[in-house]
Amino acid sequence: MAAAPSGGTTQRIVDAITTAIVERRLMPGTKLAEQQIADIFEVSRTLVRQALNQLSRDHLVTLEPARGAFVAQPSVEEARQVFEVRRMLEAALVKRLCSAISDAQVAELRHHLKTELEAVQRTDVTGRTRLLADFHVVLARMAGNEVLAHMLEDLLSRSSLIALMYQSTHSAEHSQDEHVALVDAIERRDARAAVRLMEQHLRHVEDNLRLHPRGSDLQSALQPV
Amino acid sequence: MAAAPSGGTTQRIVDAITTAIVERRLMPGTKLAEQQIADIFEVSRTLVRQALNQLSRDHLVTLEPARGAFVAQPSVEEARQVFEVRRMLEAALVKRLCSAISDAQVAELRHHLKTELEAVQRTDVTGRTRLLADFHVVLARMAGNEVLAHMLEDLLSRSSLIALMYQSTHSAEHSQDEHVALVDAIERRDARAAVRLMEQHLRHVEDNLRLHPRGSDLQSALQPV
DNA sequence: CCCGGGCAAAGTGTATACACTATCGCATGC
DNA sequence: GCATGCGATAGTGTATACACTTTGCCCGGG
Repeated sequence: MAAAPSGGTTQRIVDAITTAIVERRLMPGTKLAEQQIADIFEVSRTLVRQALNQLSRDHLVTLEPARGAFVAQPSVEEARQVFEVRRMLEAALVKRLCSAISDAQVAELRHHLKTELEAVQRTDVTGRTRLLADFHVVLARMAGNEVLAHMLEDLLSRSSLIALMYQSTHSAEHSQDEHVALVDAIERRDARAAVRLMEQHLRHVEDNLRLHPRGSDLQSALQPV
Repeated sequence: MAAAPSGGTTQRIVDAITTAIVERRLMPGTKLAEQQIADIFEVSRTLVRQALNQLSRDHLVTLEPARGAFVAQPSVEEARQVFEVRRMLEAALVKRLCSAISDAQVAELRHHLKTELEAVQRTDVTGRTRLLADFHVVLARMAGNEVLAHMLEDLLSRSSLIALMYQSTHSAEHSQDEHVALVDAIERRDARAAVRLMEQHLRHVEDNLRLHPRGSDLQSALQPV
């Protein structure tokens, strides 16, 4: 085999591992042995290493020198920083959208909201999680700015990992409601309200993460009853 | 040679090529042949390929399948998008700084401005270019947000490449003046003014790029006087 | 019984070999 | 003379080989 679908094969591995992580099929801390992955995809370690390097740039895996690759375990501090940057970027994003969005795009957002709602009502856990995140990607793409969209995609995949690490208590319904309110404001081209709603939404999501190490779990956890 | 300074060696190559591009020792479009680079650094193509992959993720080089790596040539559209995201992020950044910066940090900014000024007066072209860009990195680091800092570093290296491609007519003195005014506003904790100044500054920088393809250069360029 | 050193297996880090693709020169035919 | 196709060469894409580091296990000493 040679230089046929080079980037294609590597990308295939990256995508597979990415979705596996986001869909919680690979838990944080899991070791990703190169040969093992190579066997699964029936390629050489070379391509697996390329994929793992890309994933480490996406902050989905961490590479420990001479020890291997592991599914990332974002720290509390990193989680806070990711959400802070999201608030910065997405607030500016919706502000921009309010002054540039077309009616057709609003309709597209409405359509997305409808799909979200169906997934929530169907209690399709994995689907609704993806759709709720996709909402933010859709917003980014509407700004017609690829650079922005790529950055938000990175932040969103990291957010997914963070959400599953610090088991979010945020109800999907609540998020969905906030998405609806946000689109309402955007449709009115009410930038002020839209920015406020987006900031609130992201703060709600963050606040519902278990980022505060509640009193020494260790002490109570190790005590035999 | 084996698994001694693995990441170290690759990073060394990345850094060397990065600075070479930013300091205009490698012009956009230049081909980066793997074996050639491998010979220079006395390593195998393996490490060079890793480095080139990283650089492509930084958008400093583009990889064309089965054709090789080239120093990136950001399009006009990409340039606009990079600056738009910078305005979003850096406006939010200075706003945040105004409500969180310490006097010691302001002093650090003042010190940086002084260094900038000296480089400008000394007409140290390569040094002043780097320092004027570093100013933005220093701001980012002060927010105490590594995620934000990394993103801005990426945007700034891309901006450097853009600036040298679309030969900026922006005078260094003007940029330096704007940096001073911005720090003045930050010192006063005047968020409103700081945000306005940062947005103006970035727009000035962008406006002074030759992003508008002035009437068919081709026609006039090929006509033999 | 627990701790410390050393050996062996597993796995990563780098180099090299090989397969295939793109490109350029050249000859051939029109 | 110019276009077209073929062959050689340079260079990328992937696989494999080998060196070294880490780690778990076992054994001997305390």
